[in-house]
Amino acid sequence: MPLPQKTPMKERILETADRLFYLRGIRAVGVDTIAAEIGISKRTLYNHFPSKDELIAAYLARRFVQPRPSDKPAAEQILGTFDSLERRFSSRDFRGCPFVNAVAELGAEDRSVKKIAIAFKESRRVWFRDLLKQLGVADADDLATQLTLLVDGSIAQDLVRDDPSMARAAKAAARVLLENAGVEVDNNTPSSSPRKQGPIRRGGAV
Amino acid sequence: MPLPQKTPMKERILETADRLFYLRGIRAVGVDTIAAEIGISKRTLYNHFPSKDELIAAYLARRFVQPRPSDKPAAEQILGTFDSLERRFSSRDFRGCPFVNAVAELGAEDRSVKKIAIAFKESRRVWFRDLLKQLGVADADDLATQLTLLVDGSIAQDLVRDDPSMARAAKAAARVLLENAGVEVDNNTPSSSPRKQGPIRRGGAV
DNA sequence: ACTTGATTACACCGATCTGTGTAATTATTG
DNA sequence: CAATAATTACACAGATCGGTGTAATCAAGT
Repeated sequence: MPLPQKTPMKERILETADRLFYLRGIRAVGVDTIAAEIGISKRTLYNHFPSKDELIAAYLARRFVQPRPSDKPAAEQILGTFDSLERRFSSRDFRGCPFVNAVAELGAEDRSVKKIAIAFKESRRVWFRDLLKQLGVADADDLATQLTLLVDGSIAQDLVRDDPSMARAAKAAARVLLENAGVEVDNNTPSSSPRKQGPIRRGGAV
Repeated sequence: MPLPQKTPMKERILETADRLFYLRGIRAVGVDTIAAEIGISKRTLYNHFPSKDELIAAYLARRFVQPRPSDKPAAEQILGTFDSLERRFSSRDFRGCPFVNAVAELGAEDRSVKKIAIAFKESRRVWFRDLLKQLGVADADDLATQLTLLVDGSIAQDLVRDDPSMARAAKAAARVLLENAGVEVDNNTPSSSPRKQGPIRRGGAV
């Protein structure tokens, strides 16, 4: 007797594929496994997705979520990114960036995967850049790129080390970069407050 | 007619497995493919490696190379890391960090893969840390971690974007972090003459 | 020449993979 | 109730996977 599931079948398939693809790897999870996990027949799955490739594409598209706009100060939003990261690192279900992982797994052959991964990374970079522009940073483009390096670097490091403190290290570095660009950073944000020596550096961006 | 190969069979297998595993992914490459690529029988391969898992382990162990000691100034060595990165990014054969990729691909299940990946990342961090200590940096540990974030971040970004300039962005950030820690950085390092886009930092630097 | 070890070809195993065909069964809806 | 759509079970195809068994062949050393 099929339980009365409110969520439509396609969504159930997607969220299950998402979880398994992300946690175990795309190549490591077969369609049979996904169908069995939901308790449906493989035929039903193929009635909703014509191929595994399309399911993979839908999985990645589903992961492409935009950060919701916030009314908090821009600098706080930027640094808050690393607090969010640390929270996600601390979850047992965190296994790195799904886009980077997908490219690492099948990027050499699959062009569409790389395409969406690039789009995702760029959207993150633009998000940083716009906040930096809001702060009057001159080289917002360059600094935004550098911040994404810290984000992806901490993700990669946490992936192999299982060490959520990598997010704090990234945050500390981000703070230095921001201050160097002339951004006034609120120091009492709850994180590592290593008394960095004064804002050295010749005056800068602003 | 077997060509007179000087390099012993085991090494030939290893270097072929290395190339294919790295470029196409570990799961994507079967032992048949490796044997066929060398032109040997699958039986010979299994005479040298009892299982694919052992071949994978040997592949990763082979990738675990220590940076050769240098007599150059420490700061130059540190920043030179990013120049090396940029050179490697520019190679068509670069496909990210083999350890991070391996963990992303099979780390969820395979404990030994994660172990060697952690050891590798830590060795890199220690290498940075010792150079920083040499420079008299107080928080050498923290700063070393931050530098590894920039390294891994630029690797991940280049993996998805195919943009070697990510190494220059990382280098620029590293320079700021070093200067913030009180390290005097030689500004006219002969490394990246501005080939593509603008100079590293605005005006001042070069 | 004889022995020893490495390599070969080749068949084969069981498991797993993506994907399909089909006919029966269930749900939904008019 | 009747018509339509969704889902089911299930068998199966064709490929590939990691791995083995075997007997013949090849190379080198003594």
